[in-house]
Amino acid sequence: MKKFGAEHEGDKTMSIRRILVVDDDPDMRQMMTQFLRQNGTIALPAASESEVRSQLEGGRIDLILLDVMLGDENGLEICRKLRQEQDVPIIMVSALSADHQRMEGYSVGADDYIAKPFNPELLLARVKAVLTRTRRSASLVHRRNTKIFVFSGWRYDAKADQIFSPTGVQVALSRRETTLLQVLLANPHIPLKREEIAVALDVTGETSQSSDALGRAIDVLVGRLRIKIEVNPKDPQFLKTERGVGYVFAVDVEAKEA
Amino acid sequence: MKKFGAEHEGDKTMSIRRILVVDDDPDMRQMMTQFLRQNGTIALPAASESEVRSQLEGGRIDLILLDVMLGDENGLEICRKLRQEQDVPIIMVSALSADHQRMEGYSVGADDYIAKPFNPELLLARVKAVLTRTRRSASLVHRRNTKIFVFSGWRYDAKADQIFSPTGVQVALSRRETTLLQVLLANPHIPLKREEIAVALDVTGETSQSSDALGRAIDVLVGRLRIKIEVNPKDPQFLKTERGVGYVFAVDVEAKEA
DNA sequence: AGAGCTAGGTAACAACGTGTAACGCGATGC
DNA sequence: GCATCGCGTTACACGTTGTTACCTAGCTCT
Repeated sequence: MKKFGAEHEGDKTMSIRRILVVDDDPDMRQMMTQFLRQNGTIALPAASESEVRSQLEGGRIDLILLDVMLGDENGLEICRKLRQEQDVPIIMVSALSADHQRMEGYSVGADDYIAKPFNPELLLARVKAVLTRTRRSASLVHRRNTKIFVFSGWRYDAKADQIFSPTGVQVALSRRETTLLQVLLANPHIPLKREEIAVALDVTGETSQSSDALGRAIDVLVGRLRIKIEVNPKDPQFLKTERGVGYVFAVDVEAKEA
Repeated sequence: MKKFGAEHEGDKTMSIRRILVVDDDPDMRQMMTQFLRQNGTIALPAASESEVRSQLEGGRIDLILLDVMLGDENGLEICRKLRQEQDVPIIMVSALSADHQRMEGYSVGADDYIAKPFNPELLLARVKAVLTRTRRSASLVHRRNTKIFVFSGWRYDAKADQIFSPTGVQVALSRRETTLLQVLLANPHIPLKREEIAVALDVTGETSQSSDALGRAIDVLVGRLRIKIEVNPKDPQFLKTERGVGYVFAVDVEAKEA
């Protein structure tokens, strides 16, 4: 009788967003992703159209920050193509004010655009505005086309919600474990803070309201998942610890269709 | 270690599909709704545009099966209007092949159409196809619409997932109980068979594969929900038993916006 | 290098949630 | 009226999940 609802997909889950930062300048990417992550979102870097596409295949993306200048690729064109194929929210980023006119005239279909260099707060405001406006899939749980994830011999069928080991043995995961795995699979190589994971799983660490908050629930959960999917839980190969940060899924994940 | 996934709310809730069957012929409605329910969906009957609208107001609708001939109303026209207002997937049903041409020529915006009389399996295939194709817009509709259900003094906030008794006391429901309540609230006055409920909740009654199948899980669950929401569980006012059939939520449910 | 501190691993525990089995009762049918 | 069936209900067994406590690995500072 402790569970008082309000923990499926309240406004909390809303706040965890997966943003694809597309820029060919490494420094710029770094700066933007870091800033976005500090503000409670999951930011994924991409440098080219092909990277964008593989990210879109691989996991849920809530918003794309797309630079107009992408080396020899054309951001505007990419934007238009993406928009025709699926309706991911897109914010264009450009250094030239001339681009703005082109964007408005051209029907590239961006949700917003912002001039570089920009005030970080402004960026955040725009991002929030677009995300709020286009509040689509809120739950971090894939709602994408992706049906099957493959990593290092393992196979996770998101649709049937079944996971098989490299030897073909089905492994039983609890609900929490499954959700955790989904979060990890959606963010390979990206260190996730405990808090991020907690938000995604909608765990609030019970009495956690003030300072330190957030008990060891995540740690325990990670441990339990490790026991099930790691050959040697003591020396994890996939679900690695990022000391002082959180956890990373340190393996390439291939996302297939059904 | 018995639970082999494939039963998590995330995807399961997704799989509860609410289909609005619009036809002015009672027999036809009956036949279609019954068939759809037997196949794991929640089918709601409607005979006129006004009924369609009240259903759309009242709850999440994933798909509309709309007959072209609706007495003195024009199904095509209704389809076009609905499409302009919101993007609910619509499958048109017509008895006249001439209608097909009109549909194609006319931009009514239906997702598909099917000729009457039709093979039930074909109907199901079309329904599934459209639902799969428009998965995202379905969830969008869900979010946009109904947020709060009110019945007989009770108040259920679907978004926050909280339920309050007439005296304003919050009642804690377990996940299953919550899902059951959602199913019931979405189908007021409609007797639901155990099997339907089981499908919606994704309970398969464990070893239930052969003959009788489906244990008493639903009964027990109903009992537990009654204890929490009925004043006198022995003499239920909302969650009534339909002997030999299943259960009904025998109270008017008002669906409000947030 | 060693003391001390901190973060993370993990075992044990407790509180639930939830399906199953069993018993009993009231309704239905002959 | 008796047998049967459907349903309500309780007791129980098990899995899940958060919490606590204790321990160890790693880092820091001197």
